[in-house]
Amino acid sequence: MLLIRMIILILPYIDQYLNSSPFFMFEPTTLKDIAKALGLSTSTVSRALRDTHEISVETKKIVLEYAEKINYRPNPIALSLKERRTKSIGVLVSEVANHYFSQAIGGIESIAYDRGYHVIITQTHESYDREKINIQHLASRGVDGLLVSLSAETSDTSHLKLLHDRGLPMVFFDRVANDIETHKISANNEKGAYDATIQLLESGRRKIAHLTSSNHLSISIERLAGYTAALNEYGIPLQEEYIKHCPHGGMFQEETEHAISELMSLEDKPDAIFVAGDRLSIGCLTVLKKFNIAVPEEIAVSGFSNSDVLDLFKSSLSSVRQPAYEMGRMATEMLIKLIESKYPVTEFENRVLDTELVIRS
Amino acid sequence: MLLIRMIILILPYIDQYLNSSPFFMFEPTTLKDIAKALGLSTSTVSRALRDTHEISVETKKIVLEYAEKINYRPNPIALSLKERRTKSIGVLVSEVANHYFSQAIGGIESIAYDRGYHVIITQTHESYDREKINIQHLASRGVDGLLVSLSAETSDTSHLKLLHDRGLPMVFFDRVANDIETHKISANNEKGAYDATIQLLESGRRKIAHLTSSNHLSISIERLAGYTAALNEYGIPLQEEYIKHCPHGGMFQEETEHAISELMSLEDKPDAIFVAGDRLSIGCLTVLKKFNIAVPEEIAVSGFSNSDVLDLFKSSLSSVRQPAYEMGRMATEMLIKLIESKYPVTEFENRVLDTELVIRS
DNA sequence: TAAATTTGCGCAATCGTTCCCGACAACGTT
DNA sequence: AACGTTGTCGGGAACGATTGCGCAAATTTA
Repeated sequence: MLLIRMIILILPYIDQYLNSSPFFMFEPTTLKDIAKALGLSTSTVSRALRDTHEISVETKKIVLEYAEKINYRPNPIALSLKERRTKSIGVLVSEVANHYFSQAIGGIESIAYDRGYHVIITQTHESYDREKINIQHLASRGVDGLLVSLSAETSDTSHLKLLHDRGLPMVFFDRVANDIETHKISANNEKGAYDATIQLLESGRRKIAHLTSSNHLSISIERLAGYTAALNEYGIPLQEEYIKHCPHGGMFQEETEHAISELMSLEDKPDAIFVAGDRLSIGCLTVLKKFNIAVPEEIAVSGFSNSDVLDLFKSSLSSVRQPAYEMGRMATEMLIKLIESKYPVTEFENRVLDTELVIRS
Repeated sequence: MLLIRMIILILPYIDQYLNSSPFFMFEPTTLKDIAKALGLSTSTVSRALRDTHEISVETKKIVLEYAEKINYRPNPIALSLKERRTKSIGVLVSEVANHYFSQAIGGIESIAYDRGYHVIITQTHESYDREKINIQHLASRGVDGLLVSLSAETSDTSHLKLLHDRGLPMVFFDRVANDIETHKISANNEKGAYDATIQLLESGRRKIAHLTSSNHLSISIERLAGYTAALNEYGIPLQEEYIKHCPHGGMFQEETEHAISELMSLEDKPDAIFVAGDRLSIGCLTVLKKFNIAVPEEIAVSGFSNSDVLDLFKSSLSSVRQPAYEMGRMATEMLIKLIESKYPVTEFENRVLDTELVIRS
């Protein structure tokens, strides 16, 4: 009777023990280990390693040599807990498989690692919910700052605003939030879009459609403006039915396919498309190929893309290339400056970099 | 006199104070805050939140409601320190801008986030030194496990072996280390290479060169084997001068350019090249274009690549595509199984996935 | 030589959690 | 009535590192 009771009693503990105890023997050495081995206190060891003046030269030497020997590394987690910073920055992009973002991430890492920061990358896949979850995740995980490029679905940025108001440093790149006051870096989207559209116009096209991402994204708005300006310059009126938005930035191929097929079933079919995004550009060409529409004979295509593979073909697609790597570097530098600033920053930069028009037709 | 001394004395402290005090007011609520507000002890609050049986239902209710109200989130850093795990996994790849890796990372994240793990991505840029630094970084940072794809420069894996012997779980994907016993996942490189070479042979080519990465990489060895097997089948002897290694996997364009120009200055020029890598494939085509060598008329090219852009062109390049996303998922699943295993794992899997030959010529 | 300072080091608190104990009621059992 | 069980909770020690404070011994100063 008693035995049974006891077993019932300890059952949850057994379960707990098993659950909380994965096999894991990876245990680095600590200050305490050094202190014990050398017959000193942890404080002395800590101070010796940090080269404080109040430790004798001999003791320092002994400690340093021993630490070197056993390859001691301070536990960054303990440090984070104490210093209230993690030496890591969180990155939010729509997807790493996007050429623009993978190049930008290259730039981000190059700076971050030089400055001793870790980079934690998260992907939204253009989903607002995913964005909220990831941001929350990163914040609770205690990143020191955030590099953000909004998802296509995002129109409400209150989840970011809340964190920003509470003092979490953040820098926007590419897809910026207009209602949050902080450093921002983007390409000259309007100019890039203008250039691409002008180039289509110069090549004789007049019925130019515009395939773009969701209409609350900063880049969509700016690129649309450039497109409009170019048409204006040629005295061509804007036609609503020529402008197609993909709310998920072409994450789903059906979206793109639907938009293109609508365009191609218009009475007055377009003879060119200006595409406002990396994924959309590839998606657009894929759909056109599927529909057996000749590019550029039947329809010319020009769009934003950072794919280096496009260079290989004397092909149908002219493209606007953003300085992705440089943008990543700059954004990271700005963020680290924010993070390490001793005083609240009130003046914010809004840097705009030129794009490059690569003509291939 | 005294005053000056005092000032000299406190000077370093002033400096330290300024240095250690970046402006940062982002301070989330803690258990103690809740305890104080509710007149309970932190232990009780902790237990209430973890739904222990030894806390009364009423207390639990009060605590839970208050925690919900102030949006309490346990500090993951403190948890990591206590539980000796970080719920994060480190990833080592050569570069995220590589199509294969960016897709693999997509797969890695899809599993990791579902299981509550963070992903920390590091790039080697095919450098052995960078690999050592990054691995050390990740280990000291306390990741729970490692997903590794070796750099092209790496022939000595002792830095990884050391960690593995100390019990840090790791899984290799794509570029595996043969002398470390753990889970591994790779594409059927030999078969993929064989298929691609056979396809070149079937299209009538007989002088097939092989452009590949450094010769200590597992994938190089396997792909070379497949290439050799295919030639054998057609009774074609292996020609040493047709095989070109790029020690940095084409990270430097000169490397690729040098290899190609050597091939093209041979007395008996090749009429086809089988390329064993994503970056090399793109690099090879770029060089051929630069040299004004017609593809596939003058020289046919077939190689490993996961670029989806290639699909757009009824082009010169047939390619072997690896199931990158799936490989990322599987590797992550295997790693998490290792991490969460309650007992030491002694039996390891070596999973091999089929490649897909995409014919475009 | 006595007093004042400096040198060199240890103690203990701290960061936010978890969890082992122990305390102390309010029961039920003999 | 005396004792064992429960049910609830708080105290305090970890986890690994830093750091203000205190204290003895060594050294300098008056």
